[in-house]
Amino acid sequence: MHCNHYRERTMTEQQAIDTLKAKGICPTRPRVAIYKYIQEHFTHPNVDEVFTHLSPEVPTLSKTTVYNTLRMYAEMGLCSMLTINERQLVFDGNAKSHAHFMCKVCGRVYDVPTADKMLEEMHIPGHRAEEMHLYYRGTCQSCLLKQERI
Amino acid sequence: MHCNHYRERTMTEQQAIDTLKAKGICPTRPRVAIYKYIQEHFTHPNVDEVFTHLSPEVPTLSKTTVYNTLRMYAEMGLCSMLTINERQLVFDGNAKSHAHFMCKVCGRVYDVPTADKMLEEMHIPGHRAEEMHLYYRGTCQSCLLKQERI
DNA sequence: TTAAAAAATAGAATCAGTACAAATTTTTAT
DNA sequence: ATAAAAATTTGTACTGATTCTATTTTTTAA
Repeated sequence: MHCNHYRERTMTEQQAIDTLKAKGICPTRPRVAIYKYIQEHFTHPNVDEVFTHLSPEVPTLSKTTVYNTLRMYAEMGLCSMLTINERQLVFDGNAKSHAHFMCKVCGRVYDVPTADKMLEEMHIPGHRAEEMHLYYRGTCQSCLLKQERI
Repeated sequence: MHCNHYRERTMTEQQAIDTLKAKGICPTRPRVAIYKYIQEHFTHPNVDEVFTHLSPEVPTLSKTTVYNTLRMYAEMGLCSMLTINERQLVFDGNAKSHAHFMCKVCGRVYDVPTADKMLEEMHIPGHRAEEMHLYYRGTCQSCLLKQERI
């Protein structure tokens, strides 16, 4: 599985607990595991991926908890919830607004560095915007290369 | 139902037929009706809305046809398919890339005028981007006013 | 330690979207 | 025109992501 390596990082159990506490979230076992997972894996996982990877470690985990927890994190600014994939929600441990690219061939979602300032400066006359998402779709470098080889 | 009035316009049957023909699409009854509908209604309808509104006029219409036709139009650049609403796809007769705002309270989707140039200039190093979507979510002017009154 | 509150769980229900085969319509060739 | 072929449409069945609900478990506070 491809990752955006430059953004990978490890996070200790304690760091996860501290962050949750700082936000007033009770750091239960499922919550800590889920938070740690999305901070360590920048593959833009969907609920199923998070659930499957954490099941061995948290055997009683349920998919509903993953849904509820990730949605809560997104609402509280601990992660972002993307609708770039028309079939399912995917999540990004980086809550800061940045652009994403989805490959229509392989389905992978990539982070795209953007000039945040440029985006933040846009505003919507009349309405109160609370979040912003910039999505690109197309064919990723890896799939482009595969096509050339054929 | 609120509309983006400034963008409303009527389209004759013949205009719809001509546009479809120009794209090499056989202008069947359902296709013409669907195309005409999305060109005349800038409410960012979902499949169900299109189906419901056209059913009286095209009694044999099926929802599958609406799905297939709108997806085809989106792929051929005759409309755009938005994933701004996490629950369902919505469509915009305006295929030109522009920003959208969704109100989390009432669910309405608004067009947002943007400097297209600014958006077009962004590019993704390595990948080949084919489409771009800029989404905002928050509370719309109309819902903000309602909240103030309470 | 016990009652109340909060969180998590399991499984059922929902619902948007798709697959598919049959039926219909349209086109083509004679 | 007419029959055959191709394209389109339709309805049903299905899939799979997400949500709902009732129950159980865990945590908290007295």
